[in-house]
Amino acid sequence: MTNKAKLTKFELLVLAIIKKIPPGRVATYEAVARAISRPRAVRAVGNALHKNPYSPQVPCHRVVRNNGQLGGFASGAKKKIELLKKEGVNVKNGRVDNFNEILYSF
DNA sequence: ACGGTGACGCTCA
DNA sequence: TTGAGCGCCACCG
Repeated sequence: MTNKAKLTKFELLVLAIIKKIPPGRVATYEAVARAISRPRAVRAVGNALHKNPYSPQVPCHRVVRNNGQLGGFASGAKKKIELLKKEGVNVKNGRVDNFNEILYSF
């Protein structure tokens, strides 16, 4: 990734973790936070993704809420749903279907 | 340095 | 079950 963006270690860490999420699977903000040893920084994780300069490189659309809801998306929640469906992740009413089954653990 | 903000999570009513 | 409030951490102006 030829990036010039000066992201903090926290952001880089978050992005790196999310990049590990395989297609057809989803992870929660909480899981990512725990992966970086900051289980309470779930909000900070979301903040990092919100500003995330990489789009297709980092599958941020595969990161959903702990509740199974999509949460939000800078490019539009609708787009996020479409992307997930293309990968095999079906979404019903802004909620991930079979969330517990496709949930990915780091 | 300080205060406000946000792609969250949990508890309470 | 749904809605509102509080707490948590990191980033930005």
